[in-house]
Amino acid sequence: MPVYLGALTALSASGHTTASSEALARACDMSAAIVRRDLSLLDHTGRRGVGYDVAQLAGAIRRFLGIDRLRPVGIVGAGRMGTALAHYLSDPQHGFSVRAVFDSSAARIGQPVVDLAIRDSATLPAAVRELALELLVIAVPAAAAQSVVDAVVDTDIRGLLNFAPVPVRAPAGIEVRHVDLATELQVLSHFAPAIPAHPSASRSSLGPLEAES
Amino acid sequence: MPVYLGALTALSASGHTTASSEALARACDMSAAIVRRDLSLLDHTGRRGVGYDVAQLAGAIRRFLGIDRLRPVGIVGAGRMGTALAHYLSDPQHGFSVRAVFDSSAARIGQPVVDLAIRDSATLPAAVRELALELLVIAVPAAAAQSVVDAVVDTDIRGLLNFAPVPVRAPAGIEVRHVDLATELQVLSHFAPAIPAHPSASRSSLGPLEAES
DNA sequence: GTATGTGAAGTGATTCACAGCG
DNA sequence: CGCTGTGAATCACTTCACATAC
Repeated sequence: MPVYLGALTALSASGHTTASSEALARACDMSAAIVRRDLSLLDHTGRRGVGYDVAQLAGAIRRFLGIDRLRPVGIVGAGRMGTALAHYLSDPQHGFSVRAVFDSSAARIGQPVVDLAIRDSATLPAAVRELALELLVIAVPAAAAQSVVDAVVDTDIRGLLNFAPVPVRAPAGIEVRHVDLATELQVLSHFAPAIPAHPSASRSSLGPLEAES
Repeated sequence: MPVYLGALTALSASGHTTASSEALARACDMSAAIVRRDLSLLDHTGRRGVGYDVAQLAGAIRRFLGIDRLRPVGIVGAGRMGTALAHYLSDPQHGFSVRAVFDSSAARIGQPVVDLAIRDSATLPAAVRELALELLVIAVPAAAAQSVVDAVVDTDIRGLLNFAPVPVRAPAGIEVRHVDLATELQVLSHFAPAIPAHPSASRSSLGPLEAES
């Protein structure tokens, strides 16, 4: 859905007011069939013989994603990654409002990020309640990740996006999603094997994949 | 596979020399059956009645991922995200060697990142050849992403990890993987819906998911 | 005529359960 | 006896194809 939303935003910017499943499929490179099936999960907006109304469909997707409201999020960890994420997610186009950034290092507390002063991580649960934060982005070192989760289990936090390279555990009722940037590059590495210098022993995995006809 | 590799590294650090599929499953929270099926893709190392040899299995996974060799990668874009990625991926534990960082802004060219001087993006194809870069991380603004791809199509680059929030197109033979951080948070947002203030109309999507028994 | 929405078929991934090996 | 490795069943997702609505 987020991919469709991005494509719709681009289409809207270039003046299109309507889009067919095939046009969307081309923009997102996917098949038209799957686009239609995906969009059928929404309270539909498609018109047969015409296509989808761009603005209306974008609205439906935003509702589906729960970002028709600019959801309040917090960033935990104001290192390079946390800071980069804070800036990136502050663009309201993505559907979020970065309301607080936390760090445990005295040198960073009070420093500005975007237009926020970095808060002490010790105040995390209080700030989550005070600012009604619903989602938290975890961008702390691996060793600290689980303790961040533990600190907010008794708040109304709904979801955690974990960038720390360890799986964290949270009770039911708090959704967790893990993103590991090294993992992404490792998976790419597998599918993009080096050209063997000495083509002697055959590799354990597949060779270069087939062309897209 | 990367998840297993991470778990194995942790197990190794805590003195374990052997691990069962069930132990790995717990560490990665997955089912033991799928762990075994996944690992069966490797030139096996499992011993019935005992489990897997931690060091041997880690080696097999690294080979599978093509990182038994510390693959040379380049980072294109030395903004906040590019810089954060350069630092993160410079940890040799992940299996990569960051050999160059590029940017097109005159203010940044020559500045140090990790222990590299930022290079001019105009020199990208030459540097890819000179340094034998195999993978590129794209961390540039959306508008510049496709031109980065176009600049390296005639080199021996094997894969591109694209962090720019636009789909980029590359010819067959160059693997592309897309990571969109806003998308990840949006997907989390969908699965972690806000608690409705006025529980009047039923939501279009599923409610809070079932507990993990 | 055109493009959606959706049963039905096909394909791939997960789970089960157990034979086989150490 | 324990744990792997894997056929067989199950489940989910994708693709096809067309009736349906505009």
